[in-house]
Amino acid sequence: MKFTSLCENHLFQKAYRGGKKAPAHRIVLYVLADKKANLLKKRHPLKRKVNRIGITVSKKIGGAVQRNRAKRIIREAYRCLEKEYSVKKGYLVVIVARESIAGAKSTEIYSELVSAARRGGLIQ
RNA sequence: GGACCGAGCUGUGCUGUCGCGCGGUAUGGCGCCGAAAGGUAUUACCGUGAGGAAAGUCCGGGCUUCACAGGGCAGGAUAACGGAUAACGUCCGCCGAGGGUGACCUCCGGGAAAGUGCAACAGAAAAGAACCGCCAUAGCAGACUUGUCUGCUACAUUGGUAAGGAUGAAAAGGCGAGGUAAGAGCUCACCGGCAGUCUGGUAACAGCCUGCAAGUGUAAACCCUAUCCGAAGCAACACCCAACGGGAGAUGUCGGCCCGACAGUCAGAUCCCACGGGUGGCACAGAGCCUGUCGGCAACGGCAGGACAAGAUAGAUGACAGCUAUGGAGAAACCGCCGUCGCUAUGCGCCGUCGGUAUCUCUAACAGAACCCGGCUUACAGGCUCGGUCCAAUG
RNA sequence: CUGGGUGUGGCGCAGUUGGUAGCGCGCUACCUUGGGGUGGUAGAGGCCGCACGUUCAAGUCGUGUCACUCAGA
Repeated sequence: MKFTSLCENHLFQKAYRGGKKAPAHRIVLYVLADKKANLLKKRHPLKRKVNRIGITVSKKIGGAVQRNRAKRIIREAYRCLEKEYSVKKGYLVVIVARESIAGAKSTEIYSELVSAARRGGLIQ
């Protein structure tokens, strides 16, 4: 499964301002309805709605190795989330790593992401 | 055995489940997205996928573009000598200086007899020095050997000196002897400096001999000398699609300046305003790596053979679990060697170092390609190999 | 990728041809006041980001390095 990535800075800004915020110990989740969801559905080869995912890892986390690991763990956790639950589609999802993510396992992040997604309204 | 020195290599592995980038084959499709250029779904299989520093971006190149790029000034870099190299500020060798008992290590290590500047405080004086002093000189007194010696005073004058003077980082070669009115490289020995001949060496330089006496330090102060350097960087740059609108406008074309060359001056170079998207560059192959051999003290070079496919663009190379794998640390247990001590002494016991066996626990360095190479620097848990030095010992 | 800048008392900053490290705020003690503030006097507090070097002498000069920060494409 391929992710549709979020890369424009203004979309991040919109998600921070207008999105639903669901903080946890090691991550913060922002969810916002995607205005271009229908356009993306049209462009998608299988005509599915998708969520656009953005992962933010600041330099506070550490060097390139630590930041890459944080991104991988978060991506893995989100992948498990889509696999286990029926995630609502058509949203901008921004996941921000906090400084305490150093040394965490992906299963721990996964459980935090599940509760955060429940509060953010992505899953029941 | 202990303490070191130098060089090189290495940088956990395996299994299971899930997952990612790129390439290929098959499947699938002739659609879909987009204004266009262009891109391309799904599924399966195969192949492949981070480093010694990928890092810092400190040097040097390749490559690309810039009047097809030319001259001068300015500016920058380097700094004993010889070599290696595409090149270097790198590497090798060697010289000199310094450190270490030694293996060996460290050094921005040209020029101060071309010029300018600076040297606080202290000190007479901090760079073509003369304040005090010493001596000559003048006067007086004394002694006697009757023209010498000693002492005192004056330094008003003139001259000779640089021995001594509380300083300072540094005081005009050092030190000893001779010498002198007093002194002084004035003379001599030793040491140091400079110049020259000769010898050795490609050279820096070293050695011997002869001669000379110039007057401090600082060029990581300006500077001088020699050599080298055009500028920018893959967000370079080339091409394609869209747009071709509005405004400024006489200069623009690579940096600071000048010259030269080219383009342009209203059919208007160029700049600004709004603005992209895509493809190539760019992932096959080299100044590269490994092995052998020859040349060379070595860096390195010649020849022969061999292996080789990361290529993203919010950025893949992973997540989780397990292991009688691997390394390290610790714990207690057993066995063995050696040593000390004690005793009821050809043995036993206690303690210690080292090694081995199996068990348990903990731990796994620094760190992530982004156009590509050669170096440098910095970070780093450990492990392995080779060569060498010093000390102790000789069963 | 390229080019700059800054690290000095707790905080904000000075410090030029190298020669005793300073200013303001803050802090401490004392005086002033019935008490506090204000005011006054005195004082403490610095390996000048780190390392090596040049020099008689380094905050200053050179090289390396670490951290922070700005600008441009």
